[in-house]
Amino acid sequence: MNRATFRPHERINRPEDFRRAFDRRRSASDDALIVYGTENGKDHPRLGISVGRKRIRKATDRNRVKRLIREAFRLNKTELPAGVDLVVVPRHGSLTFVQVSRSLPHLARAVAGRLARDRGRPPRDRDRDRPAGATP
RNA sequence: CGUGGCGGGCGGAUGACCGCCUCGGGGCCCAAGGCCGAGCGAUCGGCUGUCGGGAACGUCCUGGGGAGGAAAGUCCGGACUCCGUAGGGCGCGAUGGUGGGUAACGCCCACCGCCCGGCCCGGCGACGGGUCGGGUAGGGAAAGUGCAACAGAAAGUAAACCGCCUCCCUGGCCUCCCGGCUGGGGAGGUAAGGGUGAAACGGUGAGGUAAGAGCUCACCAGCAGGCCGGGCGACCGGCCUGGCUCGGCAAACCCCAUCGGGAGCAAGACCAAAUAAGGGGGCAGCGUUUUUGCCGAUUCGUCGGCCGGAACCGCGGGUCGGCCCGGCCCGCCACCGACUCCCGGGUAGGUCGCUUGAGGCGCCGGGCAACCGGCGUCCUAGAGAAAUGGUCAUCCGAGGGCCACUCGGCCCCUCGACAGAAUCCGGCUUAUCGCCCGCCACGAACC
RNA sequence: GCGGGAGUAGCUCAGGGGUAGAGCACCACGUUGCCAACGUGGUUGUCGUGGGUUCAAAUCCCAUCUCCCGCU
Repeated sequence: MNRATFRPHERINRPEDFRRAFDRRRSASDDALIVYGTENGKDHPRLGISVGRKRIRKATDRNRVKRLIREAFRLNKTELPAGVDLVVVPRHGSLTFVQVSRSLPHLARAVAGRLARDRGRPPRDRDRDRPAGATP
């Protein structure tokens, strides 16, 4: 029975894991959120939240946004794809719970779909995508 | 009752379901220890594990606790930690009435002085006295150096632009004469009047004079010195004398007094992991004295050389962070290296520090107060990509709408400020919807 | 969390008590058949914000806001 909880092992808290998700360069977004994703080799999804001080100025608002995203992750866990690390970046500070809980599963599935398509083909190496000397 | 100002307090409540962090208890599930093995190592694997009573992760059940008055800005002061020994001088920075409070402060309390405003009283006037409210970074300007644009004659031991007055020279007009009126030039007197300015070297009233002036007199204000009285003190009150006036700015330099070693929990301690080379810069005695040993010479007294040690002097580097002296440590013939400085490179995990403290609340006592003392009682966040939340309902408060339009009602909408602990305290400053309490002022109604 | 620095014209910066400038940019005129370049003249400012000291503040003092940099 998969209850609606949020345990420490479901949380991304190491800088290298965040870096891996950003460097994979697979994301989906809408008006509220940007979601980066990458495979994590586990049987459950993990959540990381990255909120910059530039985008959301006040510490209170940053904390509130993180709580909303965590809550949306927890309550919609059954809707989310397994084995994926999700790094969520909010676009602005005036989000509502309804907005986030509608948006997060949708975007997460979109990212998981892209990752699955990549697995069909050989894994895209960034160095091969942009060979040295071909920088725009 | 309303409005405004000042000061203080509170910082929505209750419930349901689902969650988060932390501390404790229990289950799934016997750890430590011992032996063997692997590994550089933290550690890991296997076997054993009496008595005794049970470690961590994960998971389930259960109980307790879980943001602020500013947690904020980081503007001050401490605690604590490390570097260190801080001894002296210079420099730099901060503070600045007095007394008290405090661990300390640039904070707080009380008082003093000064300034501003209102009202009342006295005087012809200059001005003085009383009272209420508000403000105040408020040591020293007769230690010294400076500054004051423009305007103005002059901006500080000086000064004559327009004026006013006297004398001399000279022109014109009137007149019989005496003389009068008016103009020009020169020498001097004069700070009363005009005008400039933020500010112009006391003010009022009188005398005096060619005109004037503290030139003289009375009073008023102010300054300096002395004496007496009161107060712990800042200072206050009174009397006498003096020259008669001696200005402003130290949030200008400065002087005086007091205080200040530097860095900060990303302090710091331990464990694990990783590593690195390379490049550039810097640098000083074959000193003197003494001594153990060895070698050589010897007239057996000693002399010379080599290795090493010690003391003193000198030099270089470090400690020390702005400088110098002093102290301490290291090095000094090697031009290689070492050392040291800079550049470059690697690591980014864990445990501790980590929350009980100048602590909160209540009562009593001291004090005008800030605050202090005694007794009792309570334990009250410790995260780390960082917990304290989400949804719903009811209530509370505010605003709007509708019905009433007299009290009000409907419960139809919207909103509930500023803001999130990060080592911990004491202050300051800034942000803040609304409600409550106290004081003051004004207005209205009633008695 | 801690420690530093800076806000002046549209942009880059001077000025550190006496009423704000330089370069670039912009505008007008001249030059040219036209444009550029060049020449002449001109415009542009709550000196980030609010208080205080002073006769006088961009400048000195205090508070505040914004931005930037460094430290494991």
